Amino acid sequence: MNSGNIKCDCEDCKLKSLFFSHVTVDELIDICEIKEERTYFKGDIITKEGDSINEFLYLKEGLVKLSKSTDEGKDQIISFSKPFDFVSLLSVFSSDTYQYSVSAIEDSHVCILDLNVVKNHARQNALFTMDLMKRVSEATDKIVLDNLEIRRKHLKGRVAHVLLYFANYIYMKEEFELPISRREIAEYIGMTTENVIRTLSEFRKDKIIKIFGKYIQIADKKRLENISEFG
Amino acid sequence: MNSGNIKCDCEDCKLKSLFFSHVTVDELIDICEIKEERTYFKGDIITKEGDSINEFLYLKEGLVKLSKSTDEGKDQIISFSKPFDFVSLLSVFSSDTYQYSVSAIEDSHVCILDLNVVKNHARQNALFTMDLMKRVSEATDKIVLDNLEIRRKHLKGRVAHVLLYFANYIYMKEEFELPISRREIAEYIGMTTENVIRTLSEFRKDKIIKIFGKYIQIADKKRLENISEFG
DNA sequence: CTGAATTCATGTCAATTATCATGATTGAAG
DNA sequence: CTTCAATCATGATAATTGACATGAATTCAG
Repeated sequence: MNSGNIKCDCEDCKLKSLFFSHVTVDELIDICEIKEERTYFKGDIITKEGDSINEFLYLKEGLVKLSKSTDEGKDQIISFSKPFDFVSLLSVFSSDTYQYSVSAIEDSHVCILDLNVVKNHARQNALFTMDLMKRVSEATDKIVLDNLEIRRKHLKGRVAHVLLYFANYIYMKEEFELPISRREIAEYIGMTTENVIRTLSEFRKDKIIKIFGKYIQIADKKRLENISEFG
Repeated sequence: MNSGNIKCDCEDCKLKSLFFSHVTVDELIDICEIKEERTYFKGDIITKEGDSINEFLYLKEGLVKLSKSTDEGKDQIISFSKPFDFVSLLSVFSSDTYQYSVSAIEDSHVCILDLNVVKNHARQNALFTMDLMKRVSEATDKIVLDNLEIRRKHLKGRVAHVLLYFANYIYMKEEFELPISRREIAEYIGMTTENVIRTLSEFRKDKIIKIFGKYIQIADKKRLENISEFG
């Protein structure tokens, strides 16, 4: 095997700097040789809660949701993640099995590394491990803070919060195609589907947003922000 | 300075195995030489959100709450922690400032290390860093899972959940002195103080618990568990 | 010890949200 | 293209929770 021949496009990966800034070229080649890239389509399950963890994965492109099923079969959505703020699962280093499910809510490209190989490098390269910890820490901080924010709002404020979340944080646009159903919004903010639909309709009647199916256009952002903060 | 003379009782610390299982004796001495131990009394603030982080701390004894203030000055309680599941703050490695406040809800002993010294060791000792990451990961997993559980319950179920939490997880007893006020229970489960009080009264009237001020005695655990799960 | 402040407690009423019912629309599978 | 299922939508009603009021009990500083 001639190292000059190794095809390893990780070197060009946009995420390289984040995850591998403290990894040597040799290590990078070692890790990348065994990497696998998979494409998941909207709706596909990427990892399932309860399954055993033996891969380390990160999102190269797309959008995913983290969720958990209750005993009665209902889902609770924990958070949404896009590339750069999704670092495998929070529990890769603390549990043998996935605590949550991850599914694609937009077509997504996922890069998959063997967990043992990553762990071996983590054991030998403290700076890499610290990078990893920092990323995991940031991701969980975000989840906890977002949850607190949602928790202190009422129905309307929560729905406004979700719309602004997608507008400001995911799409950086005032108009976008909602990647999730009304039911999923409900599962995320902890309200019923009917009330989410009703609230969106109200916003439409009040000319705060325009709705064409899943396509949303924010018409009066100031008011939406106001509702998110005080409503 | 004679190393034989260094008084370092970290060697006997119950938490040593958790945080320093992969630390050499020399490193341990280095870290412990600059350690400081502080006692906080019930109600004392240990760290305050917004303050800059320059210490690494862990709880040797006692009970603390993590909380965050809203703009209107109301508090939201994120979680409670006892020794072994409180590893400094979740954000020590991801942020310069504390995202949450930590305060003692029982008299507590806290061990304080210089963050830079700990970080230095983390940079050089990958196994230590992995231990740390595992601990942080476990702590945040617990917070997220607990929050999901509370979120899917109604008032009564939430109050029952809190009572069972203290009985099963904190005190391992069916009777205990509640370390927090009714208002704090409300801040934790996201309901109003009045409704927490009312619910406790109801439980008392239904002979599920006995109440003497802050002293709680669980009289019918089966029913309380039932309410926690389905109510 | 004492007055002030906070916590605990309970009742009433209003606001918020869930549940149920029903139908239109959309999307996927054969 | 058609059929079935899921999603979206709206209304009516019930259940849940919050807000306000008021007073007792407890805690705490001086």
